[in-house]
Amino acid sequence: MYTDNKIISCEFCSRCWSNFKTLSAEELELVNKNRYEATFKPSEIIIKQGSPSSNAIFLLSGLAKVYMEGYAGKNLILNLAESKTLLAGPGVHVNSRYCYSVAAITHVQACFINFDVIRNVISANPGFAAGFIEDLSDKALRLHQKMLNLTQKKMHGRLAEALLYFSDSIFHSDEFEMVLSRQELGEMTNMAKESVVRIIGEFENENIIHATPRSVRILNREKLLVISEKG
Amino acid sequence: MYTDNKIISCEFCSRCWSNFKTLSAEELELVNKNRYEATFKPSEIIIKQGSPSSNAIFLLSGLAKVYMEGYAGKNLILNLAESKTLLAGPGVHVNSRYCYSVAAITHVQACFINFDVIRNVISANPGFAAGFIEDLSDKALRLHQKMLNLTQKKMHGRLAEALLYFSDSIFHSDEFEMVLSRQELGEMTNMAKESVVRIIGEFENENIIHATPRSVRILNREKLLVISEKG
DNA sequence: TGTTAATTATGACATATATCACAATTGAAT
DNA sequence: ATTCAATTGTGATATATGTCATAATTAACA
Repeated sequence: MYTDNKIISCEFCSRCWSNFKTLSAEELELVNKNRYEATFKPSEIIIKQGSPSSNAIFLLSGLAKVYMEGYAGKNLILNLAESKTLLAGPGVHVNSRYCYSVAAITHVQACFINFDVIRNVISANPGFAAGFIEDLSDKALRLHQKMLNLTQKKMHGRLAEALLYFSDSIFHSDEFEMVLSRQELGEMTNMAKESVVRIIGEFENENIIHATPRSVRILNREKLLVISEKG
Repeated sequence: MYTDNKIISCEFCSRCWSNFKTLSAEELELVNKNRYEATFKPSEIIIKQGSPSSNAIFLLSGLAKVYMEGYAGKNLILNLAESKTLLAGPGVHVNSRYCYSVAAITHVQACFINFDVIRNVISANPGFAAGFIEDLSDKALRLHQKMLNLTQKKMHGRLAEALLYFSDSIFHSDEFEMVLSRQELGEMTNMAKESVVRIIGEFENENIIHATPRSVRILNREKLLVISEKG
């Protein structure tokens, strides 16, 4: 069960991007006049890689997966996105194309704001610009880290890290719903789905986790952390 | 033989970051008053990953390698940097730490500008801020691309791509000096140095390139492109 | 110019990981 | 409940790639 709770005005909205707090009442009103809400059902595509990026998209509720479509139809899931997230991608400021795709995992509510408006506000409000730079930088920093992880760790480490990512960054609990299929877990950790299945099995045998197809409980966080760090 | 040609003033300097063109005379003077030049010999470290990032660093001349220090002493070379490049890394705006290291390959001349000054100018000049965002975005976009390359291509494709990177982006010629060792080429393409040697040998046998330890000539660009794209 | 250290090169082998084929299970839709 | 499609799970095998040992070059330098 979900309720969409259509937003009345940006002024009273607590589910958008935290950087909007830097805006004046007039700037916020400008944004508010130029925004459009949309909802997406699970598996629906919110952003399509390669398409023209005219809008900044903010997740208001729900979960989505951010992924790159690579060679020979192979995807690479970069991260999950939840509410208060700006989705746009660096391509916006370079070639006006989205450089990744985003698909809804749960029911998703999103707010579309034309990028001309965002650019206006960036020019007019240095605090907002700084926040924007910080957001870009934060994402780039995580990407640098992910790069190291994917290239230097082996499968066990990469999978352990993914499980800790769900636990720590998304669900904030040692027990959580596994919203990705084994196939998708593979796309996130750059391994074949069969390898995902096998290693999850090993983790279970060693009493590190308890897993069903749609849920995970972390039983031995210390061990999982060591595996994640030792590679 | 090189000459350092110490810069007299930013106002007349053509070797710095193109985004400085957006600055007014006064802003440029502020920058000029707060800058420090330094030179580095080959293999000297210009930026050390993890150290506090108080300065933006601009390459005025020479070549440097940008790399992350990963697990178990294994490096990952992200790219080469030449003149007109801003070196700082996204960490600057997040945790005030450099997230990568930079080491001189040739003799390097660099300009250090305190980040407080840069931040001042970002706040005061929307055009500069926009240019800054564009620079950050451009780098993030390349990183996204590199991520796909490293995770989805196999060795031949990754090495072919690296050779094309040198030819197209750095030396603008089919024949160029190989400034990296086989070991470093491996750090750039995420493969063992022995594999680099072997595959360079294969490329030579197929008359795709002619290579010596310190030089490369591309003989069959079409074939190299196909290998790079087909993975 | 000879001597050492570093790099490049080569072959044998080990191992991580993907692929393929197929069985078991689950979930959705009649 | 029954059927179908999708996902999960398992074993056998193939392949890409790393590791180790060691030789051949090349570069550094006293």
